[in-house]
Amino acid sequence: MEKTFQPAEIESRWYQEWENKGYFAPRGGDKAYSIMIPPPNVTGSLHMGHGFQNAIMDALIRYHRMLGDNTLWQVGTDHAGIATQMVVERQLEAQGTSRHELGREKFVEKVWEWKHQSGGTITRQMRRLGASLDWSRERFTMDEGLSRAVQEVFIRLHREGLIYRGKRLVNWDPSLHTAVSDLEVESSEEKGHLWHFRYPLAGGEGHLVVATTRPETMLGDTAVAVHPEDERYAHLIGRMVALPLTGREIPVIADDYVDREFGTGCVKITPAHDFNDYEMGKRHGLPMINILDDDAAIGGEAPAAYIGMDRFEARRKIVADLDALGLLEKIDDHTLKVPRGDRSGVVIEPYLTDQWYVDARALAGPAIEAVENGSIQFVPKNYENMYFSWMRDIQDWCISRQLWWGHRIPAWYDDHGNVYVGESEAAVREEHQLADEMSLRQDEDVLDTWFSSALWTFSTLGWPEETEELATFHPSSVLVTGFDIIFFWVARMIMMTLHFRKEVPFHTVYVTGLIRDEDGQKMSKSKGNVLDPIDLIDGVDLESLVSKRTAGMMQPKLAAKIEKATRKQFPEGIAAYGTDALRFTFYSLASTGRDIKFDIGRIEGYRNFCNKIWNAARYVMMNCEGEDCGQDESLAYELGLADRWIIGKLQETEAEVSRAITSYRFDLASQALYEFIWNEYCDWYLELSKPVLWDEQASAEAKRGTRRTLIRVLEAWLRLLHPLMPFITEEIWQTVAPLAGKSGPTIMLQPYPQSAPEAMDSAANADIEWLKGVIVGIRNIRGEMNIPPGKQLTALMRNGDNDDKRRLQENAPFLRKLARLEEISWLDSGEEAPAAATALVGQLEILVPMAGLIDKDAELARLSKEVARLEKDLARIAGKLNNSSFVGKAPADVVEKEREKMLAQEQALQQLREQEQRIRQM
RNA sequence: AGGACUAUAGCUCAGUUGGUUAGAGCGCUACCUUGACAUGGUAGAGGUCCCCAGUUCGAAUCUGGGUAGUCCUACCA
Repeated sequence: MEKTFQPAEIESRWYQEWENKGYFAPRGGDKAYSIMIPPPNVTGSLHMGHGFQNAIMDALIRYHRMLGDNTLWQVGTDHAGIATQMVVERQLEAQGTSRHELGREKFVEKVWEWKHQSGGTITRQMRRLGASLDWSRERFTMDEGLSRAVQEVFIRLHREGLIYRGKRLVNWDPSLHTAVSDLEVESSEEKGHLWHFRYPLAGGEGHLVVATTRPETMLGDTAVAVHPEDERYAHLIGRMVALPLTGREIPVIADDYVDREFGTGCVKITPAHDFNDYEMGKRHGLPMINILDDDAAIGGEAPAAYIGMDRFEARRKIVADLDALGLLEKIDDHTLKVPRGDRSGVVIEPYLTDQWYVDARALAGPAIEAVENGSIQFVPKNYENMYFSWMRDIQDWCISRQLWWGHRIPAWYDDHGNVYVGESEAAVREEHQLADEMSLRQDEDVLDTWFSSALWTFSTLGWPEETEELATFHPSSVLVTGFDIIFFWVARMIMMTLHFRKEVPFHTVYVTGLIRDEDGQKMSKSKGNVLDPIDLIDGVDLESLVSKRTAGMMQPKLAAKIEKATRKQFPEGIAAYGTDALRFTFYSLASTGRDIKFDIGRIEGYRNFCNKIWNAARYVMMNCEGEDCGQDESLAYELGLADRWIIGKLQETEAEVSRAITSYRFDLASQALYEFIWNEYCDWYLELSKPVLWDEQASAEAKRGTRRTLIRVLEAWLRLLHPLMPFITEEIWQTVAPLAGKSGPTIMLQPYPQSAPEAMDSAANADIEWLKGVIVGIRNIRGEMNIPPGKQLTALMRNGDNDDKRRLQENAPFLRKLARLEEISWLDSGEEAPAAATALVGQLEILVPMAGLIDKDAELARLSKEVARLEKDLARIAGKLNNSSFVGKAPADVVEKEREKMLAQEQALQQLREQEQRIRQM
């Protein structure tokens, strides 16, 4: 074995082996366990969030596979309509062409080409993480089977009246030329203005003043609204106003939506370009005047003078024109929420168009109930509130998109505007008995990407066929995802699955936090703070990192800033930490219910942990290879104290790790493993094995027992650790397992260690704690007195009880070795003690004679520090016990515990004070 | 505006039903190449558990009120 752990070669070798041998496919077990991966964008690449979530899913999957469950981790990718189409359009633009020049068919071909070219990136990266996905079942949301499921769902929902077409105000993205759903709009505060305009009363006696943040929409005003109880304007209700620049007259109406305190208390109403105004327009039967075209330039029924003008140019022009007419009263600064497309970043326009909708309200009822009655549980639970509040106020879901990349809507129109929904034109003709000469054209639009994602848990298993997989693996066990797509995806999956399967899509939703950078900032390309999980695995030099982070930056200033920050944070680039270290870092940070600041320091620590594991195995192999490791049950072996202790600790750790994984506390699982492996197995057990293995006097039975324990405990914790660190555990297990009497082609399919409570050994624990106490006591004296670590010491024991005597008797060789003592002896009660430094373990006093070694003042300082600590503690306990209400009201066992503690502390204090006296008198 | 979450060591975070000497990792200090590992070992320093009030014999933990931060939803033209 190499002296240090070298992950790179090991990882690629093992992953290939696992995949080639088909270990990822479901097998065995009557109990099914399944996870459907949240399908990443097929042309995307892996980010830290994927890395984190996949690490968690893989741990769950490997854990259940080792438990012997019939385990499926379903893999697949998403066509990601808008995102993918945008990428390809940008490429076309760079080539000096456009999708419109190509035409629909050629364009879609191009996108498929791009999919074939770049579609392997993310799946390759997922392999690098060690994800044990069943690649033989890989699906794509636009492959044949899933497309069939999409069509089936659309047609059935339409038949049931749950999908309908309607002309409504939608969120229109003027750069992408498509409608988007409410969820795809992000509002943020931006600085703007509040313009106050005078609208003259028809008839000419005076005016009223309206305030607006969007002057250009006044071209489409069809009313001015005031509050019904607003005395200032009561006399105007029902009168007409001459709308400037348009030659139209519009009424003054009363509606209690109007806030009297805001602006002037008069609101211009533009039903075709504002959601609130749209509702008010419907209430009052106002006309809807569209004044925009698809680019959000002025169009429609706007006055000819403005037609064709860009919306922001029109705004300036209209303000100027009104000003020229003397109708501009004032302009105030005003911050407002501006809605922008989450993909395009441009300002979204409310726009009247024909779109397809899902009646979400009807589907929401059962979906709410499923969470209310616990059929689906969120972890952590507080996300259920977020889910409920959205679901109880759900709006109909606009599912049509004016794109070319996606599932085309299975609807056909005749020349009279009739709509026919069916699986194909032929099917539609047949069903509706339409004559062949009657021309039909298919709806141009495609479905929202999330429509197909909503079917993911069952469409991947072969639905609408009633396949065996569907019967076995659906509902899936758990969904692992981020809170940011609870509405986009989780809620819609629950609705669709309940409707079509009459069962939940998953029993548990484990909501992970977001991975942020070390300052708590969201990682984003434009901030230049993105970490690529693959770079953490393989390492990256500074120049590559800088050029990666600044590539494609439109603003040179920003690029320079990013470069500077990157050079400062990673002056040496990023070291190669390996997959296991990265994964373990994710687990250690994965406490539930909070976002994760990714601290690069952590991964280094866990890389070191890998190295520790590697070297522990090296030590074990050096001492066990070619030796009798006690696997021949006919030969007697003897388990010493340390052996019994570490076996018991292993049981405790096994129980803890299982408990943690079952409750999705990967931070606790990783911590339990780290602590056991490093602080107990390596720091203490391996050290305690040396005196036995290296002692020529030790019996063959004792050595056999020690080797047996060394190798068997190691083999067990490798399995215990495997779901979190798959590669290093597999590599080491291959060499270790045979010595532990285990065999098999892979650790992946070995049984997961089960805790055996009967092997826990509290007597051994107590003895080891005593032993540690004595050793640490002596080391403390050595450390604080500046006695060289190599210097052999003499220790005298005094005032011990029978347990102390037995323990010392049994463990003298360990004490000698681990505390570096050349001599240990008991001091009789009458015997005069030499000048010495002291440590206490219970009542037992350990004296390290000071002759020539110890600085008297240093020892006094050390003692008085200890005395002060005890005095403070004692005062606290005494205070409690002198308080009659504590003694009276606290439970008896708590009081008793305090009494015992006080007794022990008093005795220790007395011993230390006496020692202090003795030293002083020297 | 409504709601959720967070506040514990220099940094990143644990802390289960109220009773612990409040813990871990990283960082820091001192010493040490001892036959698995310097990606290591040993010892150590470091905390007003955000603030105030309350409940209680007892509060990091429970209740109320503040402060600060993060986020979600809905928005006033």
